[in-house]
Amino acid sequence: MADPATVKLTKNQTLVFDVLSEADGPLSAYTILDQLRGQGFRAPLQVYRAIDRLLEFGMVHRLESLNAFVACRHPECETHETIAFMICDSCGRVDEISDNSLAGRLEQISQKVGFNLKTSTVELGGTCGKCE
Amino acid sequence: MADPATVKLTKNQTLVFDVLSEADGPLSAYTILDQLRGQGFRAPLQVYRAIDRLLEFGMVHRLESLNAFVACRHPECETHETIAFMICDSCGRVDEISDNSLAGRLEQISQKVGFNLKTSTVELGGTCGKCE
DNA sequence: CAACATTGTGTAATGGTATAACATGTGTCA
DNA sequence: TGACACATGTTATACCATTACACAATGTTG
Repeated sequence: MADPATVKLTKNQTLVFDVLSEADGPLSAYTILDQLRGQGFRAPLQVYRAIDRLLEFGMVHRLESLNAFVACRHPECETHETIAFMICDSCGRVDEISDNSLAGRLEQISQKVGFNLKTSTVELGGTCGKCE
Repeated sequence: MADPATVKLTKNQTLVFDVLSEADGPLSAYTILDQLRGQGFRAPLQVYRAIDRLLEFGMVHRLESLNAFVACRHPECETHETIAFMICDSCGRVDEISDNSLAGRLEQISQKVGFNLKTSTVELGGTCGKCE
C-alpha cells in the first residue's frame, strides 16, 4: 500500500484513517462517523469522501460482504491487486492475505474465457483458530 | 443446485425465481419488487423472503459487490460451495464459475492458519471478451 | 375430523448504507 | 490578483434490508 508517511493526507482523511487503524475489526462508515462526531464530523459524506481517497491510496480496504472497511495491515505490499480476507464469524477478526498462487489462478481462469480482470473480491467466512 | 423440478416452490418463490431466470443480468431486490407489482407484490419483504429460501436451495446467488441477485446457471453442480463470479463492468453480464483448483487453494490457505472455512465470496471485476 | 404446529404471507414502520446537488473554503500558480 | 483544482460542509434523497405483528394456508397427529 501507499506509505502513510509519504502520502499527504488531508485532515479528514487522517481522522478516518486513524480511527480505522486503531480499531481491531472492520468498521462501517456510520460507525466511523459516530466516532468522529467529537472532531466535528456531521454527515456520512465526510466519511465516504475520505474513504474513497484512502481506497485509492490502498491504505484501506472495503469488505463487500460486511459493508465495512479496514485499514490495510499489509504494509510491505505495493502491488496489492489480489487480496483475500478471512473473516471470523465469531470474533469479527479479519485477516488479510496476499497469495500469489491464488492471484495466478484467478488470472488464469479469467484469461481462459477472455475476461480482462481488473479487480478481485475474495472474502472467506468461517471461524478462526482461536474461536474453535 | 437443487433441481427446480424437484423442489416445491411457493407462489412467491416461483414468481421471484422466474423473474431472475428470465433476466440477463443481476437484479436488485427492489427491481424484482417493481417487476412483480403487477402480480400483487407490494413490499420488499416479499422479495427478500423468497430470495432467502432460494438462496438456501442454491437456486439463486447473491453478488455482494453489487447488492444484487442472479439465478444459478450451474444446474449440474450439486456441490456448489465455491463459486466465482466474473462481472463485466461494461455490459453487466455475470458468469458463474466453479473451479476445483480455486476451491482447493482457498481451502489450503485457510488450513494453513487454522481457519475453518465455511463460505467463500469470489467476485471478479473487469470486462468480458465481447466488450473489449 | 379437530387441534395443533409449522410455514408462508401481508403490511407498516424503521434502520442501515450510499450518493446527488449545491455552496463554501483553501491552497497554488501564472 | 484571478483562475483553477481540490477539499469541505450541509441538506436532502435514494437505495438496501430487517423488525414486529397479524393473519392465512398447509400439514401433521390424535
